[in-house]
Amino acid sequence: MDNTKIPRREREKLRQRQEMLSAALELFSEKGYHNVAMGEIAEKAEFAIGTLYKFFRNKEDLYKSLILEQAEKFDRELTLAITEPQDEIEKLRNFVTVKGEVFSENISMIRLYFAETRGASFNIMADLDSQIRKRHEQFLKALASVFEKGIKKGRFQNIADPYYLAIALESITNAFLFLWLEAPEIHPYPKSPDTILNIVVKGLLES
Amino acid sequence: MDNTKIPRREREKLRQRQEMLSAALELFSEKGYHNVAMGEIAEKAEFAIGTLYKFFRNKEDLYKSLILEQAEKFDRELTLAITEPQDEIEKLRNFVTVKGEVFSENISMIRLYFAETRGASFNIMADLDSQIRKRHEQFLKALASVFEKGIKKGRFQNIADPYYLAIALESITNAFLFLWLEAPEIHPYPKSPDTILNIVVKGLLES
Amino acid sequence: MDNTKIPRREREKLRQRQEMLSAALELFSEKGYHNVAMGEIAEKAEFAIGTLYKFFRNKEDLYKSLILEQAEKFDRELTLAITEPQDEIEKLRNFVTVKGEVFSENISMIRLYFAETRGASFNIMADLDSQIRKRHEQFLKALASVFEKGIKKGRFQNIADPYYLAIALESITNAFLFLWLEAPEIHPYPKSPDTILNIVVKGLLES
Amino acid sequence: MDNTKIPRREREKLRQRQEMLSAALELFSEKGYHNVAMGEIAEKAEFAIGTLYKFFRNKEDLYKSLILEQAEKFDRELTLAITEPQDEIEKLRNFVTVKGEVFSENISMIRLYFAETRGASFNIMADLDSQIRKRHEQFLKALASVFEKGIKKGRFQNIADPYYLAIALESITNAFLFLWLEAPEIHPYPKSPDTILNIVVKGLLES
DNA sequence: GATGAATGAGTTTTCATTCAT
DNA sequence: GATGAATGAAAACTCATTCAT
Repeated sequence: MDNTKIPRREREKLRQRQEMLSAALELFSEKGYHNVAMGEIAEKAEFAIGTLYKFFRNKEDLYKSLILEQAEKFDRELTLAITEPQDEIEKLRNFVTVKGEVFSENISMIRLYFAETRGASFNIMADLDSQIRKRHEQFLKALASVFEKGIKKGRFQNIADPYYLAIALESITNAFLFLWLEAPEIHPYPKSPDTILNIVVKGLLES
Repeated sequence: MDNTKIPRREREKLRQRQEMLSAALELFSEKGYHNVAMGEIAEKAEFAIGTLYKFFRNKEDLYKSLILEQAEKFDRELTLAITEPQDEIEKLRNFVTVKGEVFSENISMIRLYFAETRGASFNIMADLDSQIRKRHEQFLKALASVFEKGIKKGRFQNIADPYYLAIALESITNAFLFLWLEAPEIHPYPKSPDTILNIVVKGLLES
Repeated sequence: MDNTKIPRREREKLRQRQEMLSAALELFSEKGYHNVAMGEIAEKAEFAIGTLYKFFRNKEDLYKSLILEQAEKFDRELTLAITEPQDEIEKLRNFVTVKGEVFSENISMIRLYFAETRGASFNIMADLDSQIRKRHEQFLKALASVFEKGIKKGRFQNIADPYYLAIALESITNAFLFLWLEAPEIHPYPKSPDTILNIVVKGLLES
Repeated sequence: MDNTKIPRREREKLRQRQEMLSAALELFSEKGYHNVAMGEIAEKAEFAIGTLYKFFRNKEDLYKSLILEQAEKFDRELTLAITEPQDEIEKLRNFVTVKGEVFSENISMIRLYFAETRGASFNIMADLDSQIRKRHEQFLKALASVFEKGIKKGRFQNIADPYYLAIALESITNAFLFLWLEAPEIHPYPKSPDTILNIVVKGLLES
């Protein structure tokens, strides 16, 4: 029937696109944007170079698509992680746990993601930077409001601006994840989220 | 005499080298490694391009020298900061303060430094990465031993592995410094080091 | 019946071909051969690119067909213009008038036509050039014979080789038409053909 | 000595530039702008392709330089031709003669020149077009004023607007030169300028 | 018979590096 | 010892043409 034939084409297109992005991810995360040639990506994805350009206007467009789609996915998952549980402390625990999972499932993407969010990219593609930051900013505010509510409810002490607490938790989890990334055996990502939370939140809880 | 003439030459050479590195730093930190041409650096430093190659084997060598020398300088200053004061808490306070000073005095270098230490460089120059990390590792161990001694002396609670506490403090100071870098008016780097220390160390102190 | 069905198909084909050529003409005359992509032509003509290739072997073939068919049409009209009137002077007058009409009705074609007849095409397609020239040569000879007869009849003075007179008249009408093409208000194509004829033929008539 | 060494470099540069332009002219006039690759020009001029780009910002710049410099030269020579003689008729004779000389000495350049001045280039490089036209317009006005003075002095009849007479003479000389270009033996460029002048000017002189 | 997705050769341009002066 | 002109490899991107559906 006709109504199945059109989605078929769509699906096929999407699959090809994914294959291209996947090849690009692997290469970019390994060698960096400037050290990957479009021809390499095409070859790895097993398409002709012209086909690549049918899907992405240019190298920058391919790169941005890759980063943006993944960054969006990550922020979505993390936002969900601090949305689902009721209790504030549980939200934080869930954040630490889910972040660990997301991280370990997407290691090569993570490299690119941090390269982008951490100023490393020299703003060569300033608008990409700003798009990602805007999105991530929303997540950080959501995380901040978890601290805020926890403080209001008296679950946390009022130690610092909730936004700064969010930043602190974020940066510490990142730091531990990088540690783990570099030497998984020596520095395993903590099984229990409390190992990390203790460092940031201990002061908020006890006293 | 001859024994004064040679040091003179040496000194002159060193000054030239510094001028080259200085021009390179400005350009790299503004545009990124791949978007700076050797010719640009030569022009900015007011040397011929051939002269640049007398001092550095190639572009990579120039880049590495730049990063390494600065990273070394930073680690030296930070190590000093946690060496001088006697008291462990004072050491941490001094670390936070000095890091803020070093950071704000070397903003363009900082961009490059973090690009390197935060995986952003995609291991393009893997050996550079490892040299910097080795050096920085030493500093982190020194910082960790501050926590360790503090714990032993009973000044801090035994909340977590001292090394992880060092990592935590490092990553949080970095996070706040980046925040400040991006929007100095909205997020000023805390005047008092305790604002930051409270977040990480509160749990260690009080309870 | 079948004998009507086949011509129907033929006619349909011809109509499609015309639509393709028409789209191509518009694009080529606006942007030049090398700056028009086959895909553009297909899109403008509302056919698939593959269909284009059913009608024309390749881009060059399409271009040549376009030029040749139009050039043929023009020469036919001009030949008619110097055939119909009896009197030699009337023939010339009619030539100037009809040429002005043909020109203004086919401005975009004219651009291409002259690009071809005036050496502009750099012999990229040398054989096209020669075909057009051969055809146009015939017209010029016809025009020359008008002068010849006029001279024999004593209507014109024997000022120069009739063929050269034809060339002269041709080039002057072209020059005025280009003038008009570039700035129609400042240099309107003369209402009366005698304005042009006077310049070329005055010497032949009076004296 | 030093004061000779610097001009030496300059001279060398200029010679190289001329060699590049000369190779480019040959190729462009033979194959057309779009069918010549920068690599071809470099090879023909016996330079590396990078050296070409030291002298010309890009392909368009090279092309424009070539056209503009030559067009300027031509107009200069033609302007001189109608400036030197006192008598108006002598001026016209000199124009026809010099134009024939210039033409035959620069045949391959002529192809490009006319491709540009005769709308054939589709205004791909509209500003080049306008620069050349502006310059050539000046020459045409100078030629027109020769007719104007001749008419005022009563040497020519007042047959048509002097500017149009200039256009007519221009286009006829071009036509004859193209004729000669295509078949030098059959259509030699007239030894005596009067052969051409008779056609255009006869009406102005006699009557 | 029509379609348009896929192809990849070919083009322009940049820039690290060398080496004759 | 310094210079900077010359080099050419390498990269992004386009588009005429083919052919499976």
